[in-house]
Amino acid sequence: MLTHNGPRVSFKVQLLQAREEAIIQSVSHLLASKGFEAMTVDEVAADVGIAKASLYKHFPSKEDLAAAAMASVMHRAKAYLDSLPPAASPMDNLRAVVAWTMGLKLAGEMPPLPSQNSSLRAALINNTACMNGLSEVSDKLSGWIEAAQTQGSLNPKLPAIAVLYTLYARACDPALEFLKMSELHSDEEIVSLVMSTCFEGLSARAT
Amino acid sequence: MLTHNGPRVSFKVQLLQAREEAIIQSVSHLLASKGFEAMTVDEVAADVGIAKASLYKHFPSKEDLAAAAMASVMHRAKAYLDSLPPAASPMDNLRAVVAWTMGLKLAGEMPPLPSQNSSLRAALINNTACMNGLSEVSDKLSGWIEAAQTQGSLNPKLPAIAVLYTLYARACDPALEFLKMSELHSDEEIVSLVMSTCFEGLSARAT
DNA sequence: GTCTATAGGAGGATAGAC
DNA sequence: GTCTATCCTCCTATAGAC
Repeated sequence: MLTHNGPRVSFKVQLLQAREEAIIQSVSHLLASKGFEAMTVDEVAADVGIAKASLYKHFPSKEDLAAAAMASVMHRAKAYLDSLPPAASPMDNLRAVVAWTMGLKLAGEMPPLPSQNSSLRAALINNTACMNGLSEVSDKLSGWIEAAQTQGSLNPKLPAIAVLYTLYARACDPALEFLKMSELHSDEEIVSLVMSTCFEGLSARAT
Repeated sequence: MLTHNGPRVSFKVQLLQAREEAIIQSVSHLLASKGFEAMTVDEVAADVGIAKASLYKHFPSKEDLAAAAMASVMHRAKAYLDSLPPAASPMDNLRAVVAWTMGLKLAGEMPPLPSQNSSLRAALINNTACMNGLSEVSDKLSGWIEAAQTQGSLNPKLPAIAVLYTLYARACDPALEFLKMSELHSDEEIVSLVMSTCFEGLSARAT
């Protein structure tokens, strides 16, 4: 596993970084489609096009492979948050990031969270890149949540932490998979539907 | 695996049925806490207190074990639906069943759905008890959904199938686990919070 | 760092006695 | 039907040559 050491990067190192990116991409897709336990290192190696032993030169274990994929998602999420216009309202930003994560999941690029206690959980918690990314994303989201609540666009009766967890949960909402499997709606329609149930709720609203 | 053949049941058969109930209960808890892939047949046998080979006399495979647990949940769900007062409004019934499934999940008795394509999916689909239970539950829920929409308590703009899937998704909502892990709220408060976000949504409502 | 080949072990399923 | 003991496949991880 390589780390970035300053601006000067040799051509050789760039090749290695590109390879690791390819590995992480394969891991992300396989994780999203099969889950951590069902994904095998042989599959990853075959998908990347290298030998399994070569994989273990880059990442010391299967758990580290998954952790790298999660860290990559966190990095992309942080970049997306930072790309949102500062002038936009907190509520618009929250809606934007939820829609973005749903699109990622529908595209098969969102690794599932380790809901159960497993060896993966420990690996994720011990991965500093993963945890730092999570902290940064959570901090930014929490700021928007509280701002949206004080300005009255987000239900102020809900604890901010509950709102944060609800937003995270939408990134791995099974409803997305159900609707995609039914093949009744396009990805855009699915995102729109789940956005509506998430923010407006199921109950009818007074017009 | 035993089937019920008429009203006359010998004492011996009752013992076997009780044992199978114990097996299913162990499987349900282990499934809920670890997931299908991470659960091992050795663990199930140890939890029930019998040898692994004995398990295979009751259920021919690990997939069948999980399918029996799912069928059991479906059966319990159907019984709960039938226990609801017929005079209650469709919307009240929908709220009640969602709260009931959340309580089940928080109690660690709700096996997770096989979101990814796996050997488990095929086993569940081939299990008639599981699929019949799912159909019955879905039919009853769909009826309430359409009734609630025509009477204006449920958002009529949402496709009924999307509402149905959303309700099912709440039974395995990761937000429940997140909130439980945070240990900031009691189980009742968690159910209340997620019920609110599910039906009322995150956005503030006009009072 | 990449490969082939293999060690090591976990776990699903079965044999055969009782 | 229950047990002990075992088979056998699959999978993570590593050894060692290039």
